[in-house]
Amino acid sequence: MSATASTMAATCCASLTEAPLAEADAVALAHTYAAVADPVRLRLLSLIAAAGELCSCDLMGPLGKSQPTVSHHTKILSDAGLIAGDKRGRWVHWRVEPAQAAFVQQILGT
Amino acid sequence: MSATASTMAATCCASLTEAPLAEADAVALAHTYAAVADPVRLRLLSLIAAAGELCSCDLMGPLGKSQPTVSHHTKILSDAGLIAGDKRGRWVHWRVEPAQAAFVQQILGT
DNA sequence: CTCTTGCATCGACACCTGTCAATCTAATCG
DNA sequence: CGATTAGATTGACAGGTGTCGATGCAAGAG
Repeated sequence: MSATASTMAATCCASLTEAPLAEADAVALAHTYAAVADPVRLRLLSLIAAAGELCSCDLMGPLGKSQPTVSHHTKILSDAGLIAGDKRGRWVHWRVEPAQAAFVQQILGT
Repeated sequence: MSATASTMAATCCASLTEAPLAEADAVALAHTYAAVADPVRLRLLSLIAAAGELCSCDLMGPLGKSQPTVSHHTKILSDAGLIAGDKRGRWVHWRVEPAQAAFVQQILGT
């Protein structure tokens, strides 16, 4: 998984030419925040966090988005390591990635 | 706009049709996170937070970006309320918005 | 005053992103 | 088996975003 808020830059003595936040870490952090920089994904996260577990079919309605669009967003959140889906039978059950639960709650302002 | 207070008031118990996070709030949150979803802006924030106060001219070098680009990013962070610049003489001195200091530290993972 | 300088704005460009219709895949049901 | 269904993938399109060069503008420097 990529560097999230928990993985910090441990740069000791950076001159003014270098930011305390290294370029690579900045890219990783930006990638994580980009994942939650979308209203649909925030509400999607909120729905999953509140319900504990939801399948994609239960997301289309509340979000008011088409199936491909929901799939697109779940993939982005999944790639960011914020949610994880396990396929049971015909449905994919999405849940908040336990390791990122605190981060997600923080993000949602809870 | 979209369905907000009017449609929400109709139903008593927000079923799955409504997210715990309202549409308007989601948009606002997303806008804030979008402001920090860029490597350049994260390092810019990092530089200002570390130095306490910096002028735009001191940012171009470390960031490796042109003057218009730096101005572009400072404006976005400023609009998001994360930094504030006061013009003293010929320079604009940027500092982290005091009210958002904790949030910024959180964002930078400090 | 004129010249210089720090910064904002504009215009243009390439790239990324959110969205949906159509299609494909895999798993269940009859 | 074929029919159905949940979900992923593809293709296409509109709109957003990061970047820089050129220009504008206000405020010190001379």
